[in-house]
Amino acid sequence: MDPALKLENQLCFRLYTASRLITQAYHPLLSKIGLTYPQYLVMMVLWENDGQKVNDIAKRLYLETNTVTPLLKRMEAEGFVKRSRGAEDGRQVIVSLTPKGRKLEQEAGCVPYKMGGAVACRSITQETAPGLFATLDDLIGHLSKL
Amino acid sequence: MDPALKLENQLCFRLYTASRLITQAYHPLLSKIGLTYPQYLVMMVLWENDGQKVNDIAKRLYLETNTVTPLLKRMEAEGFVKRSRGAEDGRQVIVSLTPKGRKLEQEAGCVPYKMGGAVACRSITQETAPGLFATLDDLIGHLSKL
DNA sequence: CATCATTATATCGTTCACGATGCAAATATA
DNA sequence: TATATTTGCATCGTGAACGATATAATGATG
Repeated sequence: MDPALKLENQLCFRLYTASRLITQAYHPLLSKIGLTYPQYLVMMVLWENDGQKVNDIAKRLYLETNTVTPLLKRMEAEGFVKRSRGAEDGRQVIVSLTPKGRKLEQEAGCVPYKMGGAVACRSITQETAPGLFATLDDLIGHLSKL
Repeated sequence: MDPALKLENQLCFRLYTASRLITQAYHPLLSKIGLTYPQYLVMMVLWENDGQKVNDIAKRLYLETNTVTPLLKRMEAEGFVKRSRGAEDGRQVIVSLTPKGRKLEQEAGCVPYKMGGAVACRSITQETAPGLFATLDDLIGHLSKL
């Protein structure tokens, strides 16, 4: 058979699988603090810079607003964020952290460290990680312009 | 703020984003032949080896059967595969290609080549791809044993 | 042989992703 | 200023993922 159609020659399958498995590894840590992985990403965006528009968050995460909107509604229902209409531009929705959402940053602080241990393997070390990051950033930059 | 909680220091976010964007790049090619990306993965498993159990397919793709079962039912409804109870073991379900499913392999042959061009970038070339594959395989092997 | 545990798959509920579409606010144009 | 276009977000429908649970067939144990 055509070797190009073999699973072992697929970059996409590797990325898809690695992404799913690493997200699964996050699950027990994140469920302790009441977040899903995509919600954790939104929180990181807001911890870095509170009070952003839906579109800003979506762009930062390379997602569409139709994915982010329901995500934010669930997070608002959980009391992590507040959504309010923009003052100057009535179309915009500004998302800001609640005190509960701000406080969660401390509880989340241990997550990257615990995950660092889980991810560390022969191929991914302090030395090799930057190169891998650069490769993935290059790929993401390339794909996001297609 | 804690730099470990910054998006730019996250391996998982890069894998998640790269996986989504590359899957999106597959979309126009796959929709032409009537497949979604996960369905394309199942087809690759079956083209390589027809007549496998649900569990074999799930294991090969690092998925759970509760993901694969509905996937296969949709693929059966589309006429790509046939599901039949195992002869010796009545619990097993054997998945085999229909003529339509087998014929699809030829139509899918162009997909990897077209995608190769879309993925090629400074960081991912004929020389660097094997190293990246090995790193991801190592990570996947590591994570799948957690 | 009866009962219990295991295995293989399926069902259910929730949360993403995302294409397509809708809608209202803002802006551009006539 | 009326109309058309664009922009920002939301809604809808479908297809994954996946934890939890169910069901039926097989295998093991008493």
